[in-house]
Formats: sequence, structure tokens, C-alpha cells
Amino acid sequence: MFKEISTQFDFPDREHEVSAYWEKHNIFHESLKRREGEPEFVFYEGPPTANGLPGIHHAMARVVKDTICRYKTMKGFRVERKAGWDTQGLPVELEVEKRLGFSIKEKIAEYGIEKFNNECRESVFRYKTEWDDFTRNIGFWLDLENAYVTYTNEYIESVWWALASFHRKGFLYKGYKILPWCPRCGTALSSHEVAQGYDTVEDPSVFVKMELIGRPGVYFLVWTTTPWTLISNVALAVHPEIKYVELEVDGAKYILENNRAQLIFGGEAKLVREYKGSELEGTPYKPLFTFIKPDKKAHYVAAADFVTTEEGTGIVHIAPAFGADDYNLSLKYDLPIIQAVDDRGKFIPDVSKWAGQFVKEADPDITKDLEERGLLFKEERYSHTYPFCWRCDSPLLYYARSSWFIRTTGFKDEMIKNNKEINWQPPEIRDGRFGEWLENNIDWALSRERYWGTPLPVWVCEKCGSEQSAGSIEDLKKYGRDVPDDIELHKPYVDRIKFECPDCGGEMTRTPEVIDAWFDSGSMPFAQYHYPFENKEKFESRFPADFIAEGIDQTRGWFYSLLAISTFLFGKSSYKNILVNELILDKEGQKMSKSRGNVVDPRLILKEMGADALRWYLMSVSQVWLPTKFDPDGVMEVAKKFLSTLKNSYMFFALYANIDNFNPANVSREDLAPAPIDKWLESRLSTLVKEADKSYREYEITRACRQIQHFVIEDLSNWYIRRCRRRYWGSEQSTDKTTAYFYLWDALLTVCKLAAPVAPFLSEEIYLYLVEPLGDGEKLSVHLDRFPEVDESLIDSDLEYRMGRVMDVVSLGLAARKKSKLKVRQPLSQLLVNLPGKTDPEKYESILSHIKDELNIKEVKFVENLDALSCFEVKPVFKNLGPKFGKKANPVANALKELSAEEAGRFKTEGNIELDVDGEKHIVGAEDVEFVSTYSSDYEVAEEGETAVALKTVITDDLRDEGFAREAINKIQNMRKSAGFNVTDTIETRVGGSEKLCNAIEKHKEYISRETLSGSIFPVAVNPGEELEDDKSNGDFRQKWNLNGEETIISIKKTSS
RNA sequence: GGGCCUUUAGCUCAGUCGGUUAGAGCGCAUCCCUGAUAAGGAUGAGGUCGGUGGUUCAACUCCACCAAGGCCCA
Repeated sequence: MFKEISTQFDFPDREHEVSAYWEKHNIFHESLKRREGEPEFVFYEGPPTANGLPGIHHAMARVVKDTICRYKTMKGFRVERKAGWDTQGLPVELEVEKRLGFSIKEKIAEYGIEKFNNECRESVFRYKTEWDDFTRNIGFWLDLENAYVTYTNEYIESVWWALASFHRKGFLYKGYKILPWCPRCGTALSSHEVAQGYDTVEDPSVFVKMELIGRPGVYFLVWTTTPWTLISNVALAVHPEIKYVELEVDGAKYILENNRAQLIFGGEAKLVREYKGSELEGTPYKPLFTFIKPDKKAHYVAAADFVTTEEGTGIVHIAPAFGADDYNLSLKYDLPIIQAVDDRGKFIPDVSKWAGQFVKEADPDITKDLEERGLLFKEERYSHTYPFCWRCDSPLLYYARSSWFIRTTGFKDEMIKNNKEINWQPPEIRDGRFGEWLENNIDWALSRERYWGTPLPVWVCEKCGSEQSAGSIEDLKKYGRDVPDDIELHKPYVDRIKFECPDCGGEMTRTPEVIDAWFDSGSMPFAQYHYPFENKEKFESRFPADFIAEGIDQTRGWFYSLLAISTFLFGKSSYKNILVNELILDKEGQKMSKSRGNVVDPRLILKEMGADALRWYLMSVSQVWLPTKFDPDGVMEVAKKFLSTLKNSYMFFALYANIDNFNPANVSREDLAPAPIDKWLESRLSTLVKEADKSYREYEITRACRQIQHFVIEDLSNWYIRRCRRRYWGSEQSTDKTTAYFYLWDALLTVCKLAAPVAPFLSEEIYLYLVEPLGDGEKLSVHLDRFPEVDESLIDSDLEYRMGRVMDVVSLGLAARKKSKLKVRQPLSQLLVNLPGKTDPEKYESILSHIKDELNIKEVKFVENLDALSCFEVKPVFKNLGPKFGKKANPVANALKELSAEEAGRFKTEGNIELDVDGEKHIVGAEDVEFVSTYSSDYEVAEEGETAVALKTVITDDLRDEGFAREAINKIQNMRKSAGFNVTDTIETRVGGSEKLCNAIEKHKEYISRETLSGSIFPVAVNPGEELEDDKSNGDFRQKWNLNGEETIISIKKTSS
């Protein structure tokens, strides 16, 4: 027996049962067990953080990952799926700070780092339950029990091993980084924090004069909006390719960029000479301030491409302590860094005049000072956007902080080379977004001045400054004093360990920073196995990954950190194939955010509509690498269209298969007698298997979904089942019936396998029902089964083409019927069909019945071209005919009206026609008539492209009578149903109506009886208004009907059951 | 401010190498079917292919610029 699903099919509810089934039979682990010894398909899970609730974008990535892994498992690979958790870093700290009510970072030290970190550790898994439920409910098979966790000692030890490798080869060094810095909170802000706090403000805009050394009275004219940075000025920058001019105004000479000079001075100044920017390079000038003496050569002109002429003077003041461009230039020219400001944003004591003053507040004083010394050219106000701290609203300073870097530029070329080997989906990211990012690679700023993270394992000698890194706990014990056996590799414990300097014997202290959490996750290929301390073989057999998948926002995150770390350590990329998904927007195309209130909770969607619906929607609605506009109604509409159709198709099958005790186990293919439509279904299905397999293989999940969904809805349900319905009805068992069952069963089973990677629940359920009668204990789950293999010999593309044309013709035939208002129940005699290209009618012979049945047509005739179908009505133009033919005008006009369609057609193409009227020949030209394009009134034409059909609409008496019979059958069936008779009950039927109707009934008595199981039929001629005579006893049912315009009374009585 | 992506019917999306009349689903309207029935099906209306300019015999398609939205970076 096939399980018959109730009509109240609740998808989420059914999914929970499937989920329970999987757990009960341990299907996920079984899928690994059964593939023992098979080739591995290596998948790496990018660790999410359980610090926040799962969002809809997590659903996207998880479905992509799960789909590919399930597909590969079905293709025969062994696919381990170790879960992972990202558990360290700034977001965790911020969450805890918020909960503890800290407004500034210093509070953490006051509170106690140990206590704070303990809070962090606990906070990390705050939403673990929600995540685990979410993972399970969305059907993501993941080994949650053996998840890797980035804060564990084992994980950190592996990361330390990597960091020490970088350090020992000289690729981990200390330098400066310009960070957006909040002087009030005393902390750097991450870029997304900065992005939250831009505001438009007015700042001073000053033009200052810097005098050239050796040329008194000649000045560089320099513009800035941050006068306070002038104290830290060390150089000026010009663009090497741009034209500069030296102008004389009121006795002073100024050098600045040509176009800006025109704007500032107009025509008033006298041109002294011109320079190309590069000619100015190296020119020394007198510094404006001398509070701090530079420790390197400074105060000369440098050349830099970033100089623009859109504002200012084309000469940019350089203060490496306060700008990223400035800092990079200082590296190139080996310029000193003058840090005149402390981390509170106040001038240091060396700046005697303004020591202790907040820099932004010192701006007016500084400007005034310059003015008094005659170094100010002019001062204006300038309106622009400037970043502020999102917490305290202080203006942010770009501030040089010492920082540790990984010298990624040292192996940039190798990363670029390795990237070329990666198969990106979509491919353009490889050379586009990611490739360009690599081309512009700068050293990785690794350190963070925070608490909850992997401590940077570098110890620095306080005396001589030499460095020593620890690449393991063993190292720590070797170099360090008093290392507890159970040391936890976090702050503050590791900070307590001191080394003895091997060079000078001094004390070495750990540098206090922790590292960027991206380094943690980028280390997962080896750190998840505690490599190289353990699991050496395991790691080597599972590196690199065949497949990873994450959102596009990981380009500079995980995708990069994985590549950078593995390129350095192992010389190759840690992933071969990568599927990138775009983000999810709301249905208006706007970003989802809490403040907009348009955030979709995926757990709610799962609860209401189920995982298959969500999964199918996400995968099919648009390609995963395009931004998805998420519409909850769309989940309902699009996804259920497919899922319900699949479910209903199964229900239909189960209903009849059970009545007939069909069991596929008792059927062998050789005994079947496939009809052309069966062959067609088999061919379509084989084509689908081939296409879907290719799509999945190429990581084109959306294409696979659409192919499968098209097959199920259009081919299987709308055509095969519809066309074959009658084959399942009759009570007798026949080979044809068995064949129809078998082909439908086989198609459903195959579809389940094809859809299983994306819609794992419903596929599983239907699969299990379908295979249950086979009694095969091995068939525990569709996910343990093999993905279908295509049998190319079953593909008959010629048959597929012809059936496609048949479908076109049916569609056009229905359009023609609609236009002529002739319902399908009214039989018609003929349909003329024109197909594109040359048509061999014999080839259509075996499938012509589908057109006849669907359109209720007696004869289908192929014709060669459209002209044979169409005809022109030739309308005489008397204004021309009169003068031309005189008295003969009327006879000629009549002859024109009687032209056959072919003659009219010829007339039109040739432009004239010779008519024989009353024995005389007349030439009529095209100008004498109007060609009205029409069709013979006997036909209704419908066309689309090169396909056209003409429906003969003439209803003969025979056709009319048959129409009455069909109509009567329809009404009797309706009555049987509303009377509650069983489909097998026989009845006695009386039909009362006009004589015309009764004759028709009499004529088709046998046909009506057969269709309605009427043992006997009595047509009773009655006059209009007269009641049909009958006995009303024993449960008769009677009803008045209008049969094609005839008033009719039908009564039925059950005679047996 | 820079780089990348998207823009096609009311909505969500296809559209191959530049080539005949730009397609589908949903929604809507009209209707069919009534032995898949708390189902199923058909037909129809609906388009300045974001805008402007260019290349070409021919542009939704290629190029340039602009606009809106998104991502990343500053």
C-alpha cells in the first residue's frame, strides 16, 4: 500500500516528523558510514557566531551548503560536515560591555579582565539553542556534537603555531596603523562603527604659507581643514604629473597648482614660471612649527598620486600620524612620524603653547598664531561630512597607533597565483572583486587592543627589544617561568608569563594585544583538528576543501583570511570551489535593519511555511549570487506551487495505485507496453536528470530548481497525469494500466531524488512512501540513495519536440475555442494545423489522439502553410470599379466576392486577377479592391509564431446531438456526485426534454450508459413546462438543467452498488 | 570619494553569440473542468527592456555617461 496523504497536509508539521525519523535512524551518520572508503568531498563550515540570533541571510548560506553537501553525498562521496563556532572578537566584547553598562573601554580593566573574559565566554553561546534549533529545522545536516570552537585551548594553540610560523620567518612585525579613534572613549572604531556616525559639519578651511628654504618670499600655498595637524607636518605632497605655477601677488610669490591658482587668484596674479609636479620633488621648506624635532629628514616636497585638484591648492600637507595616505607616503619616503597628540586627543607637553588642549578646540588659536606670524594666507569655513563616535558623539581623529602586521605583501604574488586556481561561482569575483582586492593588497593589520581574543604570542624584551614567539604550550613552558600545567591561553593568564631574554637576559613581557578574529576563522582548516599537535593524517587528507560557501561580505573576511594563511603556511589555497551568495534585502530592495523594522525572522518563516518552502524559495527565486528581495508571500506562492504540485501528483498516484493494488515490486519493465506518452515522459525525465545533474555539478542550484520545477508542474502534472487520467480509471487490470502506474511511480521517485538536495523533507517523505511496497530494507532514506544516472538511450529528442508541438496546438486550439465561444464539451469536426518547418504527419500519428481528446475534435489535418488556413475577404471598391467597368461593375464585384480563399491569396500576391464574367475576361487590379484579412467564417484561427490552427466551427446535426450527449453525461456525473453515489454504483436514468434532445439521447444511449454506469436510460419527450413523469420513491434525485439551450429534467436512481 | 553588482509586465524573475513578434510564475480579469475536488486547467489584458548618447544593416544584448538601489572599501 502507498500511504495516502491527508488533504490537510501541514508542511512544517510533516517536516518535524521527517526530522524525528532522521534522528531515530541516525540517517546523517548513516550517510557517512555508508560512504566509508568512498572518495571524500571536503567541506569547510565557516563558523558563525552564536552571539546573536540567526538571521535570514544565515538561512541562505546554510541552505546553499546543505544542498551541495547532500547532492555530493548522493553522487557517492563521503561528506563530513564538522560544525564550527566563531567565539572571539569585538562583537562579543561590545555585547558584554553593553550588558554591563560600560561606556568606555577603561571600565573593562577596572572590572577585571578575568571576570570580563568569563562573561564573554558565557555570552558567546547565548543563542546556541536557537542556532541548534534553527540548523535542525532548516534541515542543515551538520555535525554539531563535534563542532570546533575558536576559544578553546586546542584551537588557540593551533593558531599560535601559525602565528609563530609567521613571526619566525619575519612576516609578523610591528608598525603603525592609522585608525579612526575616539579620543573620549580611548578606543579605535571598526569601519562599520564609523559608518554609523557620519555627520555634516563646518570646519575651518585654512590656506597657509610655507616658505621655501633658500628662496625668501617664495611660499608653497597649502590648504587644510585640520589646522591642529599642522604641528605634526613633516612634508608636502604634489602630484608628479600635474602643472604647478609660481605667481607673484603683492610682492610675495606663491607656488600652487595651475587650475586652483586660476580659481584663487583669478587673473590678478603675475605668472613667474611653471613647474611639472615632479620638478618640485625634494624642494625643502621651512616648517610652520618646531615644537617637536623630527628624528629623520623632513620638510620637503614628496610626489604622490593621491593628490587631487578638486579642492585646496594641489599641494597637500602631510602628517603621517593622522592620515592613512600620509602614513603610506611616510613609509615610501622614510619620513618621521611626529605624534603631537595623546590618545585623549590632547596636545602633549612638548607642544608648549597648547599642551593639554583638545586639538579641535585649539584650531582657532593655531590659526590665530599663524596669522600673527604672517603665515596665514586666508581662512574660510568649509562644510563636509565628518565621522563622529556613535557612542559619545565626539569627533573622531584618524590616529596612528602602533600595531602588529602580517607582511601579506611579501607573498601577494603567490596569493594571486593561488586565487587563479580557485573555481569561483559566480566566476567574475575571481578576477573582479576578490582579484582586485588582492592586487591592491596591503599588509594585514592583525592586532587589536582588546581583551577577548587569541593573545598575540609574542614576547618582547623590555631591555633590548628582541622578540620571541611561542608556537605552542610546550614553547610557553620552555621559554616561560612558572607556567601552570592547566594554563588557559587567554588574557590575563598568558600576560602573567614572563620569558628570559636569550640575548640580554632581560625580562620579556607579552605584547598586550589580541588578534583579529578573522585570523581565527582563517585558521580553521588546521585548527579545527588541533593540527599540527594532533590529527596529522586527518588534516592532510582533508586539505584543501573541495567546497565552501558564504556570503559576499566575506570577501575581505573569511575568503581572504583562508587564502592568506594557507598560502603562507601550505603554499596553496585552502578551497577549490567557492559558491558566493549575495545578501538578502527586504521586498522593496532595501537593506534589512532593526531601525527600519523590516527584518525577517527566518524562524518564523520556518514555523509557518516550513523549511522546504523556504529552501526552495531561496534557491529558485533568483540566483544565489544576486541580491534576493525577500518576500514572505513569495515563499508561500512560489515554493508551494512546486511542493503542492509534487505532493498532489503523489496523492493522485497513491489513490489509484491502492485501488488497483499496484506494486512496482511485481513489475518488470519487459512486460510493460509503453504508449508514446510513456516514452515521452521517460525521455523528458532522462533529459531532466542530465540537465539537473549538470546544474548541480556546476553549482547552478537555481537552474537545477527551475528545471525540476518545470518538469513537475508542466510535464508531469499538467500533461502526463492529465492526459493519462483515463488510463487509471477502468476497473479491469490491463498491461496499459500497469504501464501507466509504473511510469508515474518511476517519475515521482526520480523527481524525489533530484529535488532531495534542495527540498530534503518532502522528497524524503514521498520517497519513503514510494519505496515502501518494495520491502527493501536498504532504502532507508532518499539521502542515502544514489543520484539518478542518465540513460541517454531513453532520450528521444524528436519525440520531445513533437510532443511540444502537440502541446502548442492544444493551447492554440483552446484559444480558438475560447474566441468562438464553443466549449470543449461540444465536439467539432476538424482542426487544421500548421507547424513551423516541414511536417511529416505520419510522425504525429501516434500522438494525435492527445490533440483530439483535449480539444474534442474528430479530425486533425496538417497543412503546409498559413495561407491555406487564412483567407482574404476581397472587398470591391466601387469608386474605382464603377469608372473602369461601367455596367459590368456589379457582376465583377459579385465575382470578386465569390473568390475562393486560394484565388484571393493569389490575387493579393500577384497584384491583379483575371476574372471571367459573363464570358468576358476582366483584369481587376489591387487598387480596385480592399483586402480584408479574415478567415473563412467556417473556421476560427489562432496563431502564435509560426504555429497556427484553424478550428472548424460548423456544428452539424450529428455534432450537435453528440454535444447534447456529452452535456448530459456531465450533468449526470454531477448529480451522481452530489447524490453521494459511489463511483461504482449503477443507476437508472431518465432524461426529459424536447424531442430533438430525446432523439440525441436515444442515439447516444450506449455511450451515455457506459460513461455514467446507467443500466438503463429513458428519454422522455415532454412539452415545455410539462413535468417529467417518474416515481419519486426510493431515493430518486432529479434536477433541472439547461443543456446547450434545451430545458431538461434529469432524474437518476441507484439500482445496485 | 573609489571599486564591483543590480535595474526587463502591478510583483518576483528568464532572456544563449547582437538577428523574425522580448518570455515564465504570481496577482488580476474572463472562462473551462467536475473520477486529483479543501484540487485541476485554459484564455486574456498588461512592456518607452532605468535614462541619455554612441557603435551597427540590426541593440534588452556592445560602448560611454547619468540616475536609483545594494555590497565592499576609504
